[in-house]
This record gives sequence, C-alpha cells and structure tokens, in this order.
Amino acid sequence: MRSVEKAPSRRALPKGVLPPDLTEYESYYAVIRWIPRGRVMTYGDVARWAGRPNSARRVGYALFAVKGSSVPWWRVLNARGEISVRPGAFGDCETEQRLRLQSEGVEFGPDDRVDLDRYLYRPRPRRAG
DNA sequence: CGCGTGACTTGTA
DNA sequence: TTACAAGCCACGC
Repeated sequence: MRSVEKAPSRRALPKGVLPPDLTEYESYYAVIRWIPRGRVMTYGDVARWAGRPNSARRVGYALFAVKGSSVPWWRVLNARGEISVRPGAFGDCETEQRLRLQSEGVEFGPDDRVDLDRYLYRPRPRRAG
C-alpha cells in the first residue's frame, strides 16, 4: 500500500477560483465536485481549474486517495475522452467508472471513448473580465 | 539532493 | 489515425 492519503503540500491558489485554505488534493476534489451528473472533465481541466495547469497527473493520484468518498471521481477522463485506468488495475475500478458513467447517461463509443464535445463540462465561461 | 515513477497533456512525425 | 518524446510536479528511495 502506497501512502497516497497524505498530500498536504499547500500552495497559493488563484483568488476568485477557489478558497485558499484547501490542500492540493482538496482543491482537485472541489473542482471535481462541480461536475454535474452526466458530464465529465479531463485531468488537465481539473488541474487548471485548481490553479495547477501542469499537475494533471496529480489529479488522478488524488482521485485514488479519495475513491470511496463523496467525490465523483468517475467523472474525470483523460484528454482523449477515455478512462485512464487500465483494466485490472486498482481493483478493476475501470469497470466501476464506466458503469457509473453509463448509469448517468454518458455513452461510450466503439473505441471505448466518450465524445468530449458532447459531455465535457465547462465550469463557466472563461472569465471575460 | 539526485533518480525513477505515475488514474496526464501537448507537440511532432 | 497512431506512436514517440518532452514537459510537468510531487512522492519514495
């Protein structure tokens, strides 16, 4: 068991996006909680909205740590619209993720991919000042 | 402090 | 369209 539960590194978050009291992982969770039912976001988007544009990998890591909690981790896909978890890894949660998405009405294409143009969630229009 | 690794992304061929 | 390389950041050794 790798101790991924602890991830307390705090850094300055951009104002107006998220409260400054959140830890790195919690900031990801906060963004992921924005995703409504039947929608998805990419790791990169979550990272960007959390104020860490280059920490997409950490998002997945954070998700593993929170799996089982109230964070809709299954609504996070990679930039290609597919589940990043390899079948069999992490207790075969790849299957669980897919089932959860499908139960929300998210359809997978023949390539096991989701049409991001259709299901990608944009939290809000890019701040027009 | 350096090196390898990872539920990633983007650019190039 | 797929395949490969580079960039990225935090963690463990």
